[in-house]
Order: sequence, then structure tokens, then C-alpha cells
Amino acid sequence: MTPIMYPMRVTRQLLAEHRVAMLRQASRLFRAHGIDRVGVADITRAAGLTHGAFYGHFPSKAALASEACDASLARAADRWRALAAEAAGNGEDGLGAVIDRYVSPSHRDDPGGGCALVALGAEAARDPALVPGMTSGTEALLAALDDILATARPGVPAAERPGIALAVLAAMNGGVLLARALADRPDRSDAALTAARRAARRAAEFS
Amino acid sequence: MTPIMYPMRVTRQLLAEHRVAMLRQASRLFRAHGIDRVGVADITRAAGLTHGAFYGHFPSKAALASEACDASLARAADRWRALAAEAAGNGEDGLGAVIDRYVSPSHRDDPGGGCALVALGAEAARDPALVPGMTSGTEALLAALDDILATARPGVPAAERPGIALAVLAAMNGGVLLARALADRPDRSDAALTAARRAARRAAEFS
DNA sequence: TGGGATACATGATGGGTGTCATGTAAAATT
DNA sequence: AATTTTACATGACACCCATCATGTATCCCA
Repeated sequence: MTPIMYPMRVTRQLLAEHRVAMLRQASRLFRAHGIDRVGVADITRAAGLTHGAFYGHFPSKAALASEACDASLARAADRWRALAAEAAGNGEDGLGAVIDRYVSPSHRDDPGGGCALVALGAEAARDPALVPGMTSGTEALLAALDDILATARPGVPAAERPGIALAVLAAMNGGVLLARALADRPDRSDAALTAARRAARRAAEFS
Repeated sequence: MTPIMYPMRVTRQLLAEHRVAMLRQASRLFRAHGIDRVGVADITRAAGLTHGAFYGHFPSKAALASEACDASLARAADRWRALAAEAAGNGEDGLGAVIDRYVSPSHRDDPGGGCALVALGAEAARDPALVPGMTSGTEALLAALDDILATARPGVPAAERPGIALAVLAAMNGGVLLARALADRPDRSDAALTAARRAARRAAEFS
């Protein structure tokens, strides 16, 4: 006899809010300090809970990290689409707007609020438990870039778009990573951003 | 009365060998598994010692990590120069040789033997104790790229070389990071490398 | 060759971490 | 209104880690 499971009605929403709060705080803390430097107690505390609430929501810290990467990158992809659409509405270059916002001093100086690919890509590549979320989230970024290219670069054949999206994303995240690695020399760091913006734009040219 | 300190003669070399062995093993282990996943005991064991030997050589684990980043990147810069010189001797493109070796499947699949900027750049950017080593090592890579550009791209004015070096390095490390993040989808990962190689070459064009 | 210096091994410690029980108060269903 | 369910807090456990003493065997210098 399997016991009948009665669903909840109101608290279900609160449960989901707790879950999403943990995901959001975890994503922010992970990007800001690294996955290994953030404990589950830090995450639950930032979400207004205690560490006892954790394992009712996630099977493990690594599983949370994978989901956090995926969700964070998917939201970034949505923001890219919105930004590009807004720029296009103003008659500006949608792709250039995305590049300029990504390869910027403010992004460089705010890892906790920035792209998970730059902040956690290397860490995720090492841990097999994180690879699925990181791969899936990165594909979301690429899909967004592909769509943005379709309207912002109508001269680019559709068959070329995936490769160009990869090249643009590589120049973008490489530029931010390089700028962060040069943190001790601010002028060089700024120059890295300027050079990477240009490289990303050039990568989007079709010839 | 300060006690007279007598220097050593022969063991000094063995001491230096132990030190460099720790540095080398630490660099490899850090790149392969991340700094926080590697303990002091792992490093000394890989160097044929025990953890007691550590603090006679380095003031802290973070100090070792900073020095390991710097040394690893400086050696990479030397290898780049040698590779470019060899290619130029064969009448080939020195810069292209460096790009092709860096943005390659073998580099992507061997983080422990690969570039510290890709593997540890994000981690180093977070920890103030690691920033000096990472910045200095990255400058060594850029200086090597600048020199390689001077002979492989004689059309590029000297004043433009630093910016171009930054753009090329951003495309290179961004490509490897992206390819690692896409580990779950091998065809996309390979495509990322191909696209990044092209982006790096394009970034080196002067116009 | 003898005496002092020291690099390394052993061991200890204090703190932190992921994960797993248990209890309880509140909510949801009948 | 009563009963069942359950999300969360508290607490505990086992483990790992960076760092710091202590001892000893070895090596350097006179």
C-alpha cells in the first residue's frame, strides 16, 4: 500500500520562494568567492534560513551549483535578448550593445553579479557534477547570440551564425577574464577591455 | 650577540630542487583540480616530501600559489617564444603556430599541463594574495606576444602591438575556457576552438 | 674530525565543512 | 476540529585542512 501524498496549497509558493532564494544567493556567492569558499550555511543564511533547510531542496551542494550555473546563464541570455531588442528599437546595434555591456569595467569589477561562465567556467570544467549545468547554460548564451546576430547582422548567412556566436563569446569572456587577471595594473586592464570589445566586433564580421 | 649564520654549500642545491619541485607540482595540481581542492600535503607528497617541509620554503599556501602562477606563466611565455622562433625558421607563421598550439583540443583536454590563466584566472582574481603573481605572469605572456608580433606581423606599428597582443590573448584564453565549458557537447567544443583560432588570427590583423 | 646548524618527518591543534538525525510548530486535508 | 504531513531549526558527526611545535638525522664549516 503506497501512502497517499497530499499536496500543499499555499506554502508551496513559499517553498518555491525559498528554493529560488537559495539558488539566487548561491549563484551570487559562488561567482563572488568561488564554489569551494562558500559553505551551505552561508547560502542558507543569505536566503534567511539555516543549514537544516538545505537538503530538503537539493540533493547535494554540487547539484545546487550545477543548477545555479544553468539558471544564472539562462537569465543572462534573456537579459542579452532584451538589451539587444531595446537597442535595435532605438536604431542602434543590438550586438554591439551586448558586447559593450559585457566587456565593461563594471562587469569586470563585479564578479558576484557577473557572468558565471567567466567566474566559474574553469571550476565547473573540473568537476563532473557541474559540467551539465555549465554546458547547458553556455548553450543558452550561444542561442541568444545566434538570434541577436540574425537581426543585428543580416548579412551573415544563417549557417555561419553558430560559429560566429562562438567566436564572439570567446572574445567576450576572454576579455573579462584577462582584465580581471590584470587587476593589479588598472591601465592594462582597461586596455584589455577595449581590445576585447574590438576583437568581439571583428569576430562578428562576415567575409 | 646575534648568532652567526653559516650558509650551506651542497645541500643548498638540494634545497632549491625541493623548492622548485614543490612549485612545479603545486602548479600542476592547482591547474588540474583548483587551488582549494589541493592540500599542502598533496603538494609535498607529489614532490616526494611530507607536509612538514612546506613552511620552511613558503610562508603560506597562498604565497606558493601566487608564485606558482607567476612561474608557470613565465615558462609558458618562454615556450611561446621558442615555438614562434622555430616556426619562423621554417618559413611558417610564428604567431599562427602559437595560436594553433594554444587553442587546441590537447590543451583543452589537459588543464593540469595547460595555461594557468585559463585554469586559475578567475580564482586568482578573487584572492588578493594571488593577484600579484597572476598579473605579473600575464604580463609575461603579453610581452612574449608583443615580441612575436614584431617579427611575425611586421606591418603592425609598434604602438599598436600591446593592444593587439591583448586582443589575441583574450580570444585565445576565451576560446579554451569556452571549449572546456562545453565539455558535454564535443562537437560544439571543437567548433569553439576552431572559431576562437580564427578570431585570434583576425585580432592580429592591422587595419 | 667534531660541533653547531637546519631541513625534513612526525605529531598535534583549532577551525571549518558537507551531510545526516531528530524535534517541533505550522499548514493542509478531511 | 482533528489528524496527518512537512519544512525548517537545532544539533551532532566524521572528516579534512592550514598552520604550528618538536625531535632527529644529516650536512656544513672550522
